[in-house]
Order: sequence, then structure tokens, then C-alpha cells
Amino acid sequence: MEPVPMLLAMTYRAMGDQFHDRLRQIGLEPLRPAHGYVFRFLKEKRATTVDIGQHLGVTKQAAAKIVSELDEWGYVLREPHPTDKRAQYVTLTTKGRDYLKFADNLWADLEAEMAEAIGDDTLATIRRGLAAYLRHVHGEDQPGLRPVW
Amino acid sequence: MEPVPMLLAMTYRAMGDQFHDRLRQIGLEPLRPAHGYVFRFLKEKRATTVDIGQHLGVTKQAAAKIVSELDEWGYVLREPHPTDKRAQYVTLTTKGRDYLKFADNLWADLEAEMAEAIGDDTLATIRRGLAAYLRHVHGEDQPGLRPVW
DNA sequence: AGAATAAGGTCAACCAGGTTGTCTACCTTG
DNA sequence: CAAGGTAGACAACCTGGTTGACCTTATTCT
Repeated sequence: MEPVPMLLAMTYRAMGDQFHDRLRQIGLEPLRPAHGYVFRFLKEKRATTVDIGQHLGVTKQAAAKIVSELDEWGYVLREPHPTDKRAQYVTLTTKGRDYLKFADNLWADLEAEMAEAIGDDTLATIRRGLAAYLRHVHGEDQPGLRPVW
Repeated sequence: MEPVPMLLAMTYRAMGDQFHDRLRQIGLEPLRPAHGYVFRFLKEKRATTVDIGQHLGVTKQAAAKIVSELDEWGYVLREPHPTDKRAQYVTLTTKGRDYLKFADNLWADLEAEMAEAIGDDTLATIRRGLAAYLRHVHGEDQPGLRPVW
């Protein structure tokens, strides 16, 4: 009997691989998951590199590396912080926002296919079940994403 | 709304972290997930380093590194292959088998707690749902575990 | 049988994605 | 206004993988 974590990991991989494949089929360069998480984070709030590192659960240095990649590729730019001369806000460029929108659609597609394969209700139960478990383990405070990837 | 893969990843982490913590509490040295997967694999079949690499989804060199660690720590030993003078069988020592048994119990505990937190039926649905999805994606041929870790 | 090719294992160089540690410039608080 | 904390850059290092070359033994193909 497969242990549950194995199922989780394999499903995660399977979805991620599909995502990656389709992105490439379309010719969009497939960034790493961490990049996607940064996009999603930046859509919500203006954030500094340190904020990003915290959200990702990595050191600020690691976050800085990711940010400067994204900058180099034109998905993001750093602008001076209005009041704090040390800090910089990292913000999504149009290219970044477009990528995110596209990726979100793709995720939705994949999820829809999953729903079709295993049933809407089953998928809904999985969602609720996992979310409930996470609440049970961590209480209300999310621990950041932390490198699974 | 959280994307599903995120839920999968976070749950995987959460369970893995708990496993790790408890193992350490008890004083058992916490090996990495890959080691555990090797144990589970070796319990079933006699295997060479190459087999292990294939099962794990990594190169034989990476597998060799893992195996020699396990050997060094006494969980495993290499014995000459009866008919093929190039090859060596990797087999579990008693220490390795004990570790595996212990770990399996621990996993069972964690899973039981999960069941308690979210309901037996929900957990069962998750199991079945994920397994069904994996079949749907890969057909019958398992692709090996591949580093999620 | 003998030659070409494939496969197991090891060694070595390298790479990616993190880490820690240190430094400077700036901010905040007593 | 001095003391301590924080954003960010730079550098050294670690881990867990990779690729490539090689030797030895097996297998396959004339």
C-alpha cells in the first residue's frame, strides 16, 4: 500500500510536469515553481526582496538571486522604496502579469482535467481534506511554502 | 483559492516534517526520504545500484552515492552478484530492516492522526482520488519517484 | 570463435540552488 | 545622538544532483 506522502509527491510531480510540458509546447519559457509563487505573491502586495524570501521560506540571499533573475528576464523590476532608502519594491511588469495570467489559466485547465478524470466531488473532497489537515497541523499561521521543489 | 499542487506540496512537507521530528525525538537518525524509498524498494526485490537509480529516477552515479552512504552507516551491504561479475546486489542489513519497520509504524501513526483530523472517509477518498489521477496520467507504467525532495 | 556493442560500477569535474557570514548604508528607538 | 536593528550586496561554501570518461565483464552478431 502506497504511503500517502508518496501519492502526494507523485501527484505534485505529475501536475507540475504537465504544466511544464504545455508551457513549453506553447513556446513560453518555463520558469521554476518558485518564480510562479513570486508572481502570485507580487500580484497581491508590494513587497521587498526580504518579504519574498520570507514568503518563500528561504533566506533573503536566495530570494535576491531569484529576483535578479526575474529582473533580467523582464518579468519584474525593482523601484526605489518611497520612504526607506535602503529598500526596493519589487513589482511585476506587464510581461510578468501576462505570464501569471497565462499560467493561472493553464493551472485551471489542468485542474479541470483532473476533475474530469476523478470526479468533481472527489477533487473537492481532496481540496477540503488537505486544507483541513494543514489547518490541523499548523493552526492559522502558514509556514511559508518552503522548498519542496 | 489555493492551487491544488500547492496543497499537495504543503501537505507533503507537513507530513514529512512531522515524520522527521518524531524520528529525532526518539533519537533515531533521520535519513533523507530517498533512503527510505531505497529501503522500501530493497524489501521487495534484490537490486543493483543501477536498479535503484532507475527506481528513484536518478542517475546511477547519484544512486551509487546514496548506496555507499547507506553502506557506511550499516543499513545496507553489497554482495557479489552470483552470475554477473560486474554487478553487486545491494541488500538490507538487519539494522536496515529494523529501521524500515520502525519508519513504517511511524508513517502509519501519522496517517492515523490524519484520518482522525479529517475523517477516515475523506482520507480514503484522497487516496483513491490521487491514485486514480496518477493512473489517468501515466497509464500503468510508474515513472519512478523522481526528486521532489 | 571473435569483434563489436551494451551494461555495471567508479572516478572526477561541474552545476544549481540553496546556506552562512560579513559588510555598508540607512533606519529606529532610548 | 548613540546603539542597535534591517535591506541589500558580495563571497565562500555545501549538498545533491548532473555529464563524461573509463575499465571490466556480458551479450549479440556475423
